[in-house]
Amino acid sequence: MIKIIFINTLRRVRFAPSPTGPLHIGGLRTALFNYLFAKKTGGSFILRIEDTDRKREVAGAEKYIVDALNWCGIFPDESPGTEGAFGPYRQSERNHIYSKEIRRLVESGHAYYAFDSEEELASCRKECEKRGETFIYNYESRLALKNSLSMSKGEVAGLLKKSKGHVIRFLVPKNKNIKTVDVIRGESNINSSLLDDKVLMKADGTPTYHFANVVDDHLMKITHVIRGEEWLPSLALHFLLYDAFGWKRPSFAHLPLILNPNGKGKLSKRSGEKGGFPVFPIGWEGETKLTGFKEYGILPAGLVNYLATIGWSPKESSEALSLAELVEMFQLKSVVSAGANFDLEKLKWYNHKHIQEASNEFLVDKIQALDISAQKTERKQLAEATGMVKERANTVSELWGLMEYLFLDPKGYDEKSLKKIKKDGLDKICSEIISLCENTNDPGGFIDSLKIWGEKNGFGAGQIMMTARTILVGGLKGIDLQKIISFVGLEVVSKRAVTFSEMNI
RNA sequence: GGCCCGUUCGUCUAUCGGCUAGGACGCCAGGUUUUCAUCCUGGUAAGAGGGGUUCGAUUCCCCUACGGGCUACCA
Repeated sequence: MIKIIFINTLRRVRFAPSPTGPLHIGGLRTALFNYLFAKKTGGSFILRIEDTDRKREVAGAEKYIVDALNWCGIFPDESPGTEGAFGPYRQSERNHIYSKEIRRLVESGHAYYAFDSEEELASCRKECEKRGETFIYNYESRLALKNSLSMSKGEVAGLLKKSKGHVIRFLVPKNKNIKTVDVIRGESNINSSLLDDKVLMKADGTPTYHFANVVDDHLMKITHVIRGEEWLPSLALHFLLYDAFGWKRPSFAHLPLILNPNGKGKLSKRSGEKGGFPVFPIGWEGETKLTGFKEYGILPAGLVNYLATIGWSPKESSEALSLAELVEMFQLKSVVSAGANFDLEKLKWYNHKHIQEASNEFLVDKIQALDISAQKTERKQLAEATGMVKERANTVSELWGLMEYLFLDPKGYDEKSLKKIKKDGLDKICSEIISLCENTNDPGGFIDSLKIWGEKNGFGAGQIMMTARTILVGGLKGIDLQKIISFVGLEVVSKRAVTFSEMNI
């Protein structure tokens, strides 16, 4: 087989999270769209860890990000674990690159040193606020501030030598129209005078997001930057940065945000806690313990399927789709631009569909991981029972509850069900069940025999069935009665009937 | 406050100027299941408001309202 690869047209995308905590499904959706877009044409999906802010870094977060992606079936082509030709893939290990690149910008006059303390800037902001204005570090204000544009060369040289407290800012040109382009949103025009001379290099010598991001995307040959809408306001700045370097810009696509179920604000950990649903793919064991969708009983395929329909929809299908099918169908251009409210019910529906399609064996693993009682159950039997009840479940966590009566005797009897079967002859039916268990060795014909007996003795089929069901299950619910009897066997049927009759209801 | 983005059934969405506005989730009703659930069938429900442009606007433009995002030496 001859494989022809056109390097120039191959898509390279990246997912670039900060390891500041567990990745929530907003971030996961961004990763997913990047992945779908890349894989559709056999391109590369790169994971880059943006750990430039050491203060906010959380131990275990990077591992969590990788685990969460892998759980969803997303495996990066290049990442800190699987180095490609453009590493390292952790920004904290790329400092030598940023120092080199920032020098170029300073030398070409696109960046300058600034010595203002954070306190000084904070008070500038406060004062502007008092006057109802917004403080912008730009052409208007920078000459009144402490930087290499406002100070003499000697002063600057002196400060650079002794103090380590300087930052490097980007010199935003005055009154320049910047035409930005976004794959999803189209063109937009912004005047550069509205922009801040953003800090590129912090006082501790590490880069800020804006700088590291542009440098890395260029060096890693990223062709499409697909990220959350929260980055839209800085798109113009990023355009300027690419221009300052003289680099070709990648394409940009800003994904709509996932909002809280009521549409108020970005989906957050807090809203999940309030609404009783997770917002993280898998559990998190940090200072606080967080439940993930995995523990909630959601299958990765269900989560992925649901996430794919937030802001995008497959053209013709509304059925359950696998990751591979989503890859086939995905179109970046048809992503919508409006934010979407998180909808637990719809997630559950997708999950329900994926549970139906999953193999019993696969589900058994998941059930046993979640339920202790299920762990004590024999695998083969559990698989068989799973096959009988899986079409009824929305989540994996419900599964055991739906089949518990196939393994364990009822712990009690449902009040409403008891009321329904409390009729004359209840004792008779009960003892007939017990004696039938003794007099037959054909569990498969149990219900038929019972019905025939009922007919002879003046009991309706409904009464008989409901009574037998309550005795076996503990209430009026569950799968086909004959199937239950065949599964548990006559001994168990008899035992449960005896227990029931001893209750004296 | 300033700047940016957005606005179609309760929710996710389709519509590339011709609409009796389609689908999915949810909800409601009926059927199947002598239970419950699944499943099947049907129903409910929408273009934020006001101006333009046009023979014709959900679709294009403007204004207002509302919602969201950003406004850090965080990402």
